[in-house]
Amino acid sequence: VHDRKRAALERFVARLTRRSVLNDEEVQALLALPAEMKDVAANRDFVRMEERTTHACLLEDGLTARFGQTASGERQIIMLHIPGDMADLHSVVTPKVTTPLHALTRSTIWRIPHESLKEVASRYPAVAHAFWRDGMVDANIIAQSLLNLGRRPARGRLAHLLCEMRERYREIGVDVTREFAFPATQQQIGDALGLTPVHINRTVRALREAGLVEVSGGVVRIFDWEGLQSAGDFDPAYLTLNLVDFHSPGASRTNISQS
Amino acid sequence: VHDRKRAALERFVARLTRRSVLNDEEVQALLALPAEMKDVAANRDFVRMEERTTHACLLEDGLTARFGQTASGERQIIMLHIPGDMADLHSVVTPKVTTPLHALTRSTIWRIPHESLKEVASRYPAVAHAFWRDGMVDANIIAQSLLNLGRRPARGRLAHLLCEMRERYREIGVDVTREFAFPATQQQIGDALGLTPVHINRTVRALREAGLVEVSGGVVRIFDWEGLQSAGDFDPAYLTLNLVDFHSPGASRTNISQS
DNA sequence: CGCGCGTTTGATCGCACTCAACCCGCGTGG
DNA sequence: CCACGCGGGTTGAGTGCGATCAAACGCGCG
Repeated sequence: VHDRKRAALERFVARLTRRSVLNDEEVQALLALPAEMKDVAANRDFVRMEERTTHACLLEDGLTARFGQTASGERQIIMLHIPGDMADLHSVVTPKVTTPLHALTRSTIWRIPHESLKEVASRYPAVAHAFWRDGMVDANIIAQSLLNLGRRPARGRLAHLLCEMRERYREIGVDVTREFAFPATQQQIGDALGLTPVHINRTVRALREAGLVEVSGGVVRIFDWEGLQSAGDFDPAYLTLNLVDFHSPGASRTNISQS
Repeated sequence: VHDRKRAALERFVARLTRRSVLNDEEVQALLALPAEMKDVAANRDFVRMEERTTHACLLEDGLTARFGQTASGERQIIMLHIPGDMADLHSVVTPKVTTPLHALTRSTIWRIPHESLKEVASRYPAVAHAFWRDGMVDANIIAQSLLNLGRRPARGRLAHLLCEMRERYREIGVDVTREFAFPATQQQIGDALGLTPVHINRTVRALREAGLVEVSGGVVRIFDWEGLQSAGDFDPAYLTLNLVDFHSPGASRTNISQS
């Protein structure tokens, strides 16, 4: 049980260190964070509106989504979360929930107290910057989704989403060369793309008949990666991030110890 | 000239302290930030793609937008920035530009070096948290836009945008009781809502004929605030933020001095 | 076996796009 | 002083993408 917690936190650290340089001491502090496991059934909200959160949710396994909804109850998926994502790290600084979290499949999450995260961030400026950076990367993904919904027709939207998910799964170590698991229903894909499930179905079919990709049974099988990217007008630049070191001279911890 | 810089920075500080508690020392450090003024003509990009930014842009006056564009050159406005907004504070932690910045009207901005911002954030954890929180508030606005584009028809989208801009202008001290200046063309509004300018025109007309609001000559005149909010399914919850104090016990600066 | 969920397909509808023309106010230059 | 260009707004006619409504299918499961 303790090993599982450790493994989950290591995944979180791996995600951070893929983007920001953290030294040993900082990594150890993160791995020492308290966390409690929670299993969530499929189709369940696990962070609800109007709540004031005290914990952030680290996804170990499954597929979850942040979503918004209109007064008439229609849902829009804001962002999909895959294993290793801290679904609502942002809640540390904005605890009032404006966009609930929902499990698309059975998922297991680890709840980490805001207090502990704030403490680590306060002690280590590089960690604070890494958290901030993580949030802005997510914001970038949302921004691209906005472009996707605002300016692309259904085929392009779907192709773009599939490209993005492939790259995100690849980043966390999943083998995506031929195919990858993406257990979202056509209904849910529609909720992410602002389209109806019936139209998703027709669009999936169109992409298959174009020889680009097959989406079936929760598995995405890519026939023509180049073609899919151009169909979705996909430029991975917003996902491929290089390492940034926030331990810069003149703004390092040593300076703080002096103050 | 020095007064103007001071005034611009005070606006930035005001924006931060509206959401996060900062003590005198932290405020003084922020007001001491270096900044250089830059005037930007209308319809000009002032932060371009592929650049690696070294400065963040504080908007003193005018109307600017962060936007994305497809391969075919169509633009989607991701977010509008009004005076007092730090348009790309996020670039401190994600310096690679993925979404350029564009001036919709003649605007004056102040460029603040990333290095200086990082230094202040590293010295004062509460400032780091305030920056992070500021970024997540923006991300929340983008998330709501995604819901807006994905799940609302043209009238609702426009109404929602007008409500949001009214509230945002109100927050920075503009009198919006009867009307407020919003110098965006119908073309640009279309770019923000994922609609064509002709359809914006018809939708503006529809809202006017419904007795809700008039948009003309860069001025938004509201006839029926309640009606406009319900037409746009507008819930200001995502904008109305209470103060958060990051100087919490157990995660305060004193702890750091001890370490 | 029957039920429920997700997928598939058909028929029709309608919102928003496209194409096109025209108006207006403004600035510029002959 | 007027001619002209230009950017933005307005309106009309026709089109098409995606929504809606409806029915059937396949499959896992109790």
